[in-house]
Amino acid sequence: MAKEIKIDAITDMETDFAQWYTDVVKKAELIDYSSVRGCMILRPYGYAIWELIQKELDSKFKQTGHQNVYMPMFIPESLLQKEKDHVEGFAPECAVVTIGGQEQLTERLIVRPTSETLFCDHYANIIESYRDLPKLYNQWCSVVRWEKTTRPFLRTLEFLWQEGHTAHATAEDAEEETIKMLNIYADFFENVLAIPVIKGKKTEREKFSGAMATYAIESMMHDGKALQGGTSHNFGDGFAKAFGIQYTDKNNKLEYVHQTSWGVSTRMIGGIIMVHGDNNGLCLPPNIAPIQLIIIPVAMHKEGVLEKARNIKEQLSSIARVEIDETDKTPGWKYSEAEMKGIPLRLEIGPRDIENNQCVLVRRDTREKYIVSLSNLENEVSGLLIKIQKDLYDKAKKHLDENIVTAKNMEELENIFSVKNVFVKAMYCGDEACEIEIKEKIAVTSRCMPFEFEEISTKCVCCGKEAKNMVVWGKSY
RNA sequence: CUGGGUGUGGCGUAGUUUGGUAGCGCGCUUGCUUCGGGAGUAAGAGGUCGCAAGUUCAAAUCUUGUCACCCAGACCA
Repeated sequence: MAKEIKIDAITDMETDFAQWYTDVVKKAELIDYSSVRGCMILRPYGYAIWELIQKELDSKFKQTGHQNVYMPMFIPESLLQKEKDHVEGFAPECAVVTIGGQEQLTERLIVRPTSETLFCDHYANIIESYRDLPKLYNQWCSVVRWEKTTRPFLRTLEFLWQEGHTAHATAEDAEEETIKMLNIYADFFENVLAIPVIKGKKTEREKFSGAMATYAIESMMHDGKALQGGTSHNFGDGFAKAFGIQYTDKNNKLEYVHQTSWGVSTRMIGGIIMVHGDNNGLCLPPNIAPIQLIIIPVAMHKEGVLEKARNIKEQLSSIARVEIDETDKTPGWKYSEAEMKGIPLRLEIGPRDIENNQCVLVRRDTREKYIVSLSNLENEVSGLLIKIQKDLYDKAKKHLDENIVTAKNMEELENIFSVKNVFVKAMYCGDEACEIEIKEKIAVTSRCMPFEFEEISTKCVCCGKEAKNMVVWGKSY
């Protein structure tokens, strides 16, 4: 069993979770701070994770018939103002361009905080007939929101994301699309990121500006706080009416389209860190790890060691993403480095191993060591990668399950959150006043109304009136 | 935006109360010895003390302003 060593550069998560997070983000070389307030530099290792996320999701989008497009990054102010709720929701956090070249612009340009209005404007131009529907578009881009305070990945002024925007003939089609995309996100979180999620609908108060209904997946971080992973909105025909997106149906009748939008962002990477990471640093699920196995040659100046390491890389390259650390650091240094970067498997190979036709495999998540014959390496490696992926999910699921409790009244709710951050299931009458009261008194918000309904009681946790919705409450990032 | 904290070589810091011209650890460079959990040794390089004004013979230190980052709130993917 591996000896415990202390990596002094990373603050213990029990001591200061926020500081731990910042340390991991920096020490794992995911990002660097930039000279612009609230903006981060995604370094190669951090960007590689994003590229894998893109690759996985993009293929899912393509499989379900979506096409990628690219919209401009500027939105004329008048366009943003067409949908009332939407502009009210986003106006306070917009960056605005007022000068182009040396000239004052006649109309101000908003740097996109999201692109609904641009898609709508375009859809109004290209949709005429039921034959033009559905339109299933997606774009990968960055958006800008002038946030008050920022944290790497979780909240930055500019962030990378994908936004799907679709237009459908009927309300049913739009609702089906909304749920379909939510499920794609949920599967991605659980199977690729190894993050268990709660799927549900947002309350009126928490839904997207301009949406008829917002659905979301919520996940629990190691400190018990919630992170909204992905959202999927059903716009109904609200935007269509504001932008005049109409088509002629089979009966020669003019109808409004029904729209959806859905997105996930680099915030997910923050989720990966806070769900799987530990006091030794990042811990990546194999399915999203840019390097799945790192080979560390021991005594690599000795005859044959480096050659053997390179042979092994070749041998394993078809079943895993493999790198060798050939730097002239000492092995102990390399072990720690590999752990901070969360590389799922480490392979140690030295003169003694070569004599015995073996090597040492070490799991990042449990730090268990295995002595493995080189003749059976492929099987061992692929088996372990699968097992690590599964174990990380199971561990996160256990943490989630153990930290969901129920409350029947305000006193219970208050007592629970006075001890620690968890998810609390409680009934909700639907009146926004109750949601506001809970937020003011306990500083928690409604995360979602889960699809998996449980009748905790028949009365609202806040006002005690008749209640039929169950809400998951929690403190959110 | 509100409240608290911090800015000194790449990183972490001492020095600030009581002004006197910047010290330490890590890292970096080169050589030699090392290499199975953050190696040893020798020699070296690297700092307009966040930025800008001001006070002073003299400012990292005092004054004012400003910027950035961190933490806790309010807002959000």
